[in-house]
Amino acid sequence: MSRYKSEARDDAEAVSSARPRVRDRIFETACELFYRHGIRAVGVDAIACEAGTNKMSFYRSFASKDELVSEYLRDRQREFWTWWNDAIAPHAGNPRRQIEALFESHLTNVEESDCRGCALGNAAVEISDENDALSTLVRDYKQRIREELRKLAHAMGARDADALGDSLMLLMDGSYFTRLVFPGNSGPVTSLMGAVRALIDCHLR
Amino acid sequence: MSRYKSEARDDAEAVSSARPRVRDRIFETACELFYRHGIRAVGVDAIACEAGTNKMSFYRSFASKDELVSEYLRDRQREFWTWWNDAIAPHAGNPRRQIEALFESHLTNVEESDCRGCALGNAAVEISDENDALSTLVRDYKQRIREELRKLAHAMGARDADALGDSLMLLMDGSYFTRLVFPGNSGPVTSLMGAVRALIDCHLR
DNA sequence: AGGTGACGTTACCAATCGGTAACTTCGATG
DNA sequence: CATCGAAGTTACCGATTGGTAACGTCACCT
Repeated sequence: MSRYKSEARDDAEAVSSARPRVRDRIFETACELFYRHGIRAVGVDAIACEAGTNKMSFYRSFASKDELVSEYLRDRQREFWTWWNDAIAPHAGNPRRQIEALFESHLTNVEESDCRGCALGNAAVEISDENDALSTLVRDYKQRIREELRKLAHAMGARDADALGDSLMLLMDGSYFTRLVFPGNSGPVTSLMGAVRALIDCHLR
Repeated sequence: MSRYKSEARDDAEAVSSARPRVRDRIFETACELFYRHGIRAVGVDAIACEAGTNKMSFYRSFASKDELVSEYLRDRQREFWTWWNDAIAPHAGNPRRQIEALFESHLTNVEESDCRGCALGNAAVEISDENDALSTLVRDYKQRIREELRKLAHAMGARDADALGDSLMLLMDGSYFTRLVFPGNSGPVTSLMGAVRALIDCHLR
């Protein structure tokens, strides 16, 4: 009756919500486990247990595992675009610097020890194409990344901007994918920035 | 007692083996199902059933599911290197053409309708890092691809050949990864050859 | 004081997981 | 014809899957 009571005191920002804490704990641990071990590899029982509760409390907060997964993917998506905006904001008006800053930040992300690649992309490997809800979620996500990269390339004044944007996306997803196998900053990702700058130069000259 | 008796007559190459056909049927369908739906998503019961037999016959041919998976990955690996050698063989002595031919062929592979990306790479998403046997299998595979690409870049006389090889690998794995989400030839992979040639040119000048 | 809702607990469900035992059927080979 | 091995069949195992019912407990709020 005291273990997590003390750390629950610091919710001074709760104005009208007064939300339960179990749901958040479950969601947080679920995100970690999904990302680290894969979606199919983690059962709801393991999630609830790891969150310090049980399966029944899980189903009081989430209608089904699929809904949890959907929320997990939407959260990662949201996180991604916050990161994206934070990365390009300091260089507004300078598209080339924005692209470079984007990939520099992406590189440090990928090099981190607990990185397991792209959560949404990894999910695309595990979920079946018949699962419309989740597969369109991932597709829309990747589609928007593609569009934004093309936009940046266009704003930069690149000739064949669409091709440059697509090439950059190949590099980004490639570094995600290789990261699953090559630990840390070993791996082909070491040449990422060189490739990015080389391609940009090619499309500017 | 006649359905697959007729098609089993054409084993004129069987000299001393006289091998059973059930094992091969199981293995073939397992490869298809693993590749199409993922490894974890396919149970041994589904494999046996889809192969027109039952679970007991499965375990008479394979010691465990993990061993089947291991054999599946080794088979895809073998298939890959056969494809690789076939692609570069016509241009022996011309490393640049070899690289281009490699990626041209890779592009047509990826554009095929039933392509679901890289079997070994996808497996890396599903299998846990604790599974030493399978994860080292995938790691060695990707590592060797990296080395071979670097070798080709070096033979081509590229300055910073290692970086070029790594960049090419990012493009290759990137096209695999994006393929999971973008159907057919509609995705960023359309710019693959342009990026490949641009990077090569950069490293030759 | 008395609700009320969040949460823990136990037990259960049908289905499926990977894996096994035992028996039958059948075809090829001697 | 006898045999032997490959394969089909049925039933089973313990564990785990996603998911639910029912009940107890505790804290907070009026």
